[in-house]
Amino acid sequence: MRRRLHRPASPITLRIAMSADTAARLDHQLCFALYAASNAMTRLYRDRLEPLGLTYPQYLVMLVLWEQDGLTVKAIGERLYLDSGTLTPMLKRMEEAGLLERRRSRDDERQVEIRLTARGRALEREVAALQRDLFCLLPLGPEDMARLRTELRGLAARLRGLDSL
Amino acid sequence: MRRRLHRPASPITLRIAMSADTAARLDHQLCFALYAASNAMTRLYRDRLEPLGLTYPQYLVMLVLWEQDGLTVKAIGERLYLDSGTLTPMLKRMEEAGLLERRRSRDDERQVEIRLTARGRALEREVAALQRDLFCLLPLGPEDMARLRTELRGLAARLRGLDSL
DNA sequence: TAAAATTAAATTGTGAACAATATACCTTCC
DNA sequence: GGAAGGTATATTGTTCACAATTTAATTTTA
Repeated sequence: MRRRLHRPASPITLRIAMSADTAARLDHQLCFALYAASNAMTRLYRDRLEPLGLTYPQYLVMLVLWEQDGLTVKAIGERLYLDSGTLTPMLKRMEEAGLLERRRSRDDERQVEIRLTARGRALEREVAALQRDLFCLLPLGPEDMARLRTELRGLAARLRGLDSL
Repeated sequence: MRRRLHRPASPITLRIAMSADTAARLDHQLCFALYAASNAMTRLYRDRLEPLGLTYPQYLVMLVLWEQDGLTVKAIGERLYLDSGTLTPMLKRMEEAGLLERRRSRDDERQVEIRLTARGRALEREVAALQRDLFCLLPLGPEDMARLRTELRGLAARLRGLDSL
């Protein structure tokens, strides 16, 4: 019996032993690193977006619309990977705030087209200043940032692929 | 006038030009890559945790408590970077579900100590199986995963540092 | 030691995020 | 052209995430 304890473990045994010992630990989880970093990033933006009257997810919607105005709810959702249950109330709040307008498409009345107001368009300049500030504050060089961004986008794409399995 | 257009830009001019042209674009934002990846990861866990009666944030709380039982709400919050406004209702739901118990500390009655029930402790085995499944599914080798995790933890720590600025 | 300051949870209110469902509209195909 | 099937958005209900405030308990300090 004692000899078994000293026998070198096979790769498979080793893998299982590692899992049992360490898999559950919070700090070994990629998912938690991702979760905590995302929360921290959102918090950083929150304070800086608040004077502009934007929440962080609303800021993402504005980024989409500044790139291309007049998109449907569905198109915005495809860009941000969010569904109508998230976007509909959010877009209504943004309409209330005078940032955009929602209008049923004439061609297809199922669709709702989102168009920026002058005020929504004007906000782009203020946000650009904020982005420059944050870019300088961020503790990453442009290359590291680009690499990490690419890595995360790849990961997210593959995670989305797994979702259907 | 025309000559200026052809003059090679200084590094600073270049940086500013890049910001104006591209900074606003969604796909250039590290924050969005992080946000989208975190959402995708949470979605992946959601479906697999649902049969165990856990949400993703509840799963994180369980990871903390499996490491060390009997922590206060504050201690759990420090581990997960969440505040009492998030944790209090969540822990109440978990108590309802029979996963843990909440009890005022005898030493300091401001504090509430969280202790796993037998059921809560038993869940660790089922979660370990789930973790092994996901580990195999994840489109990353162990080294890449460790590197990305370390990078994200460093980023999060530095973002938290900036928060006070 | 009594008042002031600090701390830990809880509470309240807002805004995501999403599942499940409903509703209205469009397209197809017989 | 009309039923069947699919699509786009909206709605409802649950669960985070957090700011701001409240309550109760502890610690500090005057």
